[in-house]
Amino acid sequence: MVKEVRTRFAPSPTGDLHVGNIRTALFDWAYARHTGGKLIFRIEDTDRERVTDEYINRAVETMKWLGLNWDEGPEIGGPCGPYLQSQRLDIYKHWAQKFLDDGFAYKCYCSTEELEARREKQRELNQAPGYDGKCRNLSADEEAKYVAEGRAPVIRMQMPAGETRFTDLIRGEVVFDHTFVPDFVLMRADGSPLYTLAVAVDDVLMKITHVLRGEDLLSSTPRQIRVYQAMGVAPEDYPHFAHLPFVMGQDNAKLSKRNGEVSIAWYREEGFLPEAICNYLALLGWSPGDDRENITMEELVSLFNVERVNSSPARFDMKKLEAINGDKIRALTIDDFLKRALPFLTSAKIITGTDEEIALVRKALPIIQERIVKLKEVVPMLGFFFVETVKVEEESVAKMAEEQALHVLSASLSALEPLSQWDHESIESALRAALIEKMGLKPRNAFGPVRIAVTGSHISPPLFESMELLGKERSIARIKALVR
RNA sequence: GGCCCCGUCGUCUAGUGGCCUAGGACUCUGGCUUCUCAAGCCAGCUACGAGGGUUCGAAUCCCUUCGGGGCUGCCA
Repeated sequence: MVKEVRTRFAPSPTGDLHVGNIRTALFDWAYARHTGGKLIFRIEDTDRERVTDEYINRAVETMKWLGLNWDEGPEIGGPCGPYLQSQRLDIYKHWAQKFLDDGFAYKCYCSTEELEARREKQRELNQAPGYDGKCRNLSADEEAKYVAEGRAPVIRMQMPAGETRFTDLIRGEVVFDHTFVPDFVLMRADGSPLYTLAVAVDDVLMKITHVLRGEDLLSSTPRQIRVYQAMGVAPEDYPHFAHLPFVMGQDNAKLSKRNGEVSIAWYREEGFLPEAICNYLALLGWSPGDDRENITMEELVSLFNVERVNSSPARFDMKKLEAINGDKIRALTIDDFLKRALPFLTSAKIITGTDEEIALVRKALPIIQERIVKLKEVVPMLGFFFVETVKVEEESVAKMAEEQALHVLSASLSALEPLSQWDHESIESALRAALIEKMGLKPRNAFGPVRIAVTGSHISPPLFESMELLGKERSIARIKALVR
């Protein structure tokens, strides 16, 4: 009987979820779904100074937006709750006390200043800095003396001599000699737990089978394993560890605010599709093994496995994300595209959202679908449909001043005004006849001025389709406006 | 400094001893197409960090070295 896989995503939301968080969440999610297991969403908010309810809510929203659903956690609860560490403080206290009673941990009365001074000395002597074990075996007298001095003790875990050996699913066997794993603090004097205690206790209590997390936590793994041992967990019941490689910024350092955009909220505002973000992030450190790159969430679920995750860090490449996003946009149905584009148009105040506006947008979307890479671009692309008069952009003004441009515009007017049929085929043949056949112009020189007059820019969606959608009256008015 | 992790085109990657004169994707360059811009199509540039082994044969195995990163907290 194989145990059901239980992975967890356990961020400490001290800000908006960022790219690195989400890559981890995505892998946790994909692995749980791939194996038919469960994803547990836990909030590590033991540091309530930095983690706020607002950030927690935003994290929950971001996960939902991305489509990374969880089986236990905020909003839905579950049998191993609560899923906010700030609501589990009694649990951590219980275990810390038990470790004390069982002799795995001890009270440490050293002050921060004393520790710092001794660490400094260790560094000078070129020794490995770390707790020196001073309070390991305090006599009752010594302890009474410290208490009398008003010192409040932290609870510190004792690392026995020896080594910790475990198999990382991505990196293979890893060994840490305890010489380099000093005794560590489990609980502050005020009774608040530290990460190392809380994370290990919760992973055990929540029956986590697979811990997928960033490689920065690799060297803290021996400490967690020590907590499992103290809790009496059998080695075969330890969770499996898989330390994911970092996502790096442009400067070869871990991606951060300084070297790239990190906040997922920013990507959403720019008009990246959640499935594009997930698709791209999945490719950062993982590959399906063949040449496939454009994959759906369903394919990700069926193909994902931890063994295929790379061990080396990957640099975040905005250009590639954009390329994937463009592919995903082009693959959207018009109704889906419309649903996703509308919020950008309304929040940019291009439209207010009337039925007529939406109907026009819907008709215009097909001609811009393959021209945009981010949803946000619908704003500049469609703007000209929704203004009374276009303002000719700076760089196009000079072109329109040329004499030939004026000839083109008046010839266009004469050709267009008599049209009884106003569709792009009629518009195109009328203009071709007048400008190209009669005047002998090259297409780009012929249609350029008309494009600028109608859309305000020398770059626009296809001209004839645009004019059709704009309507005869408004198209002609715009050309006239520039002829005078 | 110590410990740990990592090292294939500019970037993400495929590659687990012969199928590799190293494949794909993004980027970039050139071309085709073309009403602009895109999209699409074609072509091109560019990589096994270095040095030693092992082997008939190494990107793949071993050693050394160099480089990058993480940790070394009463942060997570």
